[in-house]
Amino acid sequence: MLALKHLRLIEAIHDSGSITRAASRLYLTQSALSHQLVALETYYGVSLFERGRPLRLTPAGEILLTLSHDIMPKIEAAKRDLARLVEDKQSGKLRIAVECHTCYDWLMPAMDAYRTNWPEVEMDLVGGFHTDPIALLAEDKADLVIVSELGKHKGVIFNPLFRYEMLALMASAHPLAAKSHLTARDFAADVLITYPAPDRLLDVVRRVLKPAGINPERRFAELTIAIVQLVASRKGLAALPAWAIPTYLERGYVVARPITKRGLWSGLYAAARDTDAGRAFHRDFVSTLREQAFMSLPTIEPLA
Amino acid sequence: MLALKHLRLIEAIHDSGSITRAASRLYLTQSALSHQLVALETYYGVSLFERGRPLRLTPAGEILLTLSHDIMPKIEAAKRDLARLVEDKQSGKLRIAVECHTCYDWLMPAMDAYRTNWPEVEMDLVGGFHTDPIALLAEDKADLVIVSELGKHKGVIFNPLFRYEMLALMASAHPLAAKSHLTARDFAADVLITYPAPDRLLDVVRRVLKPAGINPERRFAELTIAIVQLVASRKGLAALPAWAIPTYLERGYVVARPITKRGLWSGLYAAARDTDAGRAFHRDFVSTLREQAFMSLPTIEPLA
DNA sequence: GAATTGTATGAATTATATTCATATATATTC
DNA sequence: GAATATATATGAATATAATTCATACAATTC
Repeated sequence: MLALKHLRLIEAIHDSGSITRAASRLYLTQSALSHQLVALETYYGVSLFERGRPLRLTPAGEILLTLSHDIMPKIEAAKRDLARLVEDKQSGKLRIAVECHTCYDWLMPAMDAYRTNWPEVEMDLVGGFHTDPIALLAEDKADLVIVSELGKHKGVIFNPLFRYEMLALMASAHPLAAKSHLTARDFAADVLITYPAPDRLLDVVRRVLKPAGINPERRFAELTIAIVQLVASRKGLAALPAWAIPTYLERGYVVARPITKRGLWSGLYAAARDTDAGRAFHRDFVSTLREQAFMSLPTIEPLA
Repeated sequence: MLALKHLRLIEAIHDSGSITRAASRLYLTQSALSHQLVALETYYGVSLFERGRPLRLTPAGEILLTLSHDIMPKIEAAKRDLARLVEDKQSGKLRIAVECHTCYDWLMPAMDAYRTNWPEVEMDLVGGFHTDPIALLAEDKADLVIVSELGKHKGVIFNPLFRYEMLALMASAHPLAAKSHLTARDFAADVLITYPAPDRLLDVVRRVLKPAGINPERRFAELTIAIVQLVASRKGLAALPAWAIPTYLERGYVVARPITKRGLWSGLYAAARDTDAGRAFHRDFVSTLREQAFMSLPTIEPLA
């Protein structure tokens, strides 16, 4: 009766605090997980979570979570060993190209985690700026590209990583700080501080300002910390991923606000040649990216 | 893709050396297991067993067997812990009645193994001879009875343990030792040495000699070792479970032969009140009996 | 107390696993 | 080395289980 999916279920609910969120993380519906949980609880005649928000583990649930923490890594390791046995070990090579500046924040720890599991895979970062990073795949200059948009390219497979909210950053004393969220028009009167990237890659510009016909004065900075400094110095507004902000927010000089009423959400995807995408060391890298991201970035959401 | 049933599959095939035998141990058909194995091998693109008899693990198979040995006990322990949490701990009581003399050989180690997992369950052996041991259940004098026949008793559930072959034992120099197997008539001319139990419980008598109208001279001994001694001293023939014989066979004084061409096979069952049979500590005792028996008695077979 | 967000549940659907009926492969026996 | 026995593989049919869909119900927030 007890199956591995039940252990994954319990981990996901425990991590996310709700069945709904666990469901999107496991790529199943809320209903499916609810059925699974009820079936398991009925079978053993114990409830595993105390209902309420967030869902909390009962002692019985703890037993299974502990078991899961104990054995799941071993199962994953065995699966990796199997995969390694099948593929020839030499061929593992991952040249990674990254479109977004802030991505390095979580990419580095993910690469470290991956390296311990796949020491024989040669990893490299493809530097420089590229107008069409997906093309690097076909040109055999990169093996994996992290992008913010799905696309249709022959021979290329996109894997969703996660989605995250872009927040507007402004000085604490800024008049707009009084608002619960900013609209496109709020940007018109101030300077917009961004990374030195084409507008196509800047979500605020592409999806909010441009559609509204608003084109604010611009200023550029290479580093996140520099952008935050400029904002704190009242040089203008910026838009950064929610996950990148907490570190700087603490100081109290800047505040973050959602962009538009519904918030501005972006997704990240890992693109690879379809010939590579199926291979174990590739798939495992994408899994590691997801896992590490969810572990270190509390504000992100799963992406269908 | 990898599921616990796959680990059980691999363990069962490895232990038994064949898919067919593994199937009966897992209460599934040969076909089902073959499909499972092929699916698993196809998914990972490795073969897990080298085909041939017996089936041998490949290195890939070893990985999974090792994993199984590592995690299955932990999973079983967690399930026990869950069960213990649900049932009230005090109530565990197992008074065990045994019909067959030789059963003690494997019952004792099984009880030891069980005790480590369920220290709080009070175990006891119901001594003495009983004409109707199943009745002990209704009379609340025993909680579990090990018998050699299925029966229909209201409120009593029978669980199959295993089946085993009864072998005829004779002195090495005995003329019958020349035969590949003994028939009912072979018993007519000699003394039959048995435990002091009613004929109903002696399979050779009940199922072979009596149907053939043969009623040999009899002699009794309490202990297996005594029976073997008498046989070695040419005082007559005996019939003992195949598993009980190897210890004594080594000395070379006695030899064992199948009884009838097809062999004389008996089964053992654990009977319990249906109110008890579902409880975790009960079910686990029966599982332990099976496991320990299969581990220590190489000649036994699964019993549907 | 209305709106929102999350969980539970029955029925319908889809996906998976198992069996049945054989074919094929592998060992054993004469 | 056929012939026989014993095991495994496989496709189609069946049975079982898991998931979704469409809602109802519960909890929480405003």
